[in-house]
Amino acid sequence: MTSVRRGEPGLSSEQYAAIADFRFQLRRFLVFSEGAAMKAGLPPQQHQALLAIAGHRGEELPSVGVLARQLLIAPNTAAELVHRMEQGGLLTKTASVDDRRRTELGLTPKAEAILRRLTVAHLEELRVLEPALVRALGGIDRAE
Amino acid sequence: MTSVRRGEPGLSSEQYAAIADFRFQLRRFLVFSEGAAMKAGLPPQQHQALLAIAGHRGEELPSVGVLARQLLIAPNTAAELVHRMEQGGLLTKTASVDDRRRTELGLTPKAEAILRRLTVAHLEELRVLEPALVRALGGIDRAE
DNA sequence: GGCTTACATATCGTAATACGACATAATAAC
DNA sequence: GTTATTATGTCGTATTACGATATGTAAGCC
Repeated sequence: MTSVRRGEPGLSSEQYAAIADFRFQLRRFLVFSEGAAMKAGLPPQQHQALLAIAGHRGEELPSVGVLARQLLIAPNTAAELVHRMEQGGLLTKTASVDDRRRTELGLTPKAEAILRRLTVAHLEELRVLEPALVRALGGIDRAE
Repeated sequence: MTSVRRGEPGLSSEQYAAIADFRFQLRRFLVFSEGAAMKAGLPPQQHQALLAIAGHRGEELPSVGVLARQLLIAPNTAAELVHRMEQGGLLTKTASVDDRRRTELGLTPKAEAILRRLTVAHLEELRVLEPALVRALGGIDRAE
């Protein structure tokens, strides 16, 4: 399947360290992000959903399925997520006129306000973490 | 509370899209990684633990606490994770001679073999995903 | 030395959520 | 028109991270 049949690839301890460091930097960012979302009163995945909807490129509003593909989750999981968010007053659901199977999603003013604050915080934090992230990513190649 | 009282920061739809794209690329990598771990018979977090232990820089073997700090999880969570991994024949636990509160962690040959395969697969996949990741990360600054 | 405080690990109950399996409604294909 | 496909929704289950708490070990201090 791959070329890893004979002759162990022989990964050095340095390579493991480089990859481990990359994952560590990734976790730093994700832990920050999850903490920021929680402090703003949102489960992390709801924050991601807001971002995906606000960042959606295209004319029409995104649907549940679009959200699922953007978040890389199963469609039924997205439906559940959307339901919780509607209950929380973050999303509006509207049946599409073109295709009445589809549900179009929109952000409420409340959601927009929360997302704006969270995004500002993320941009600040990324200014700090991005260099380490890029360095760690490059370190993987350098250790090869 | 924050400095977002007057003068809304005014985030553009382009900025949201850029950040959303970065998170999408991140998810692509994480979904790949989780899937690869599962296919190898490991819960994703156990893969991360193996990597953190193998990539640990330093003379002594890492302890449960070291692992917790590397994975950014609570110490008790790390203890549970380590317990499950020991049951699965992936880790050896040895009481430290210096400080008998500490438990030193080592990889079993089985774990080393799995980690090696997973790491090869990750290096391959990173070769594909890294450019998009770096581009998306840069896109955040460019959209500012 | 004893006594108190801090630390490392472990245990247990709880909560959150993603998924598989399934159901329903609407559209598309032929 | 009948069948297949698509979009969304519902329900039960399983996994795991955490808080609260417990135990053993070490360190500080008088």
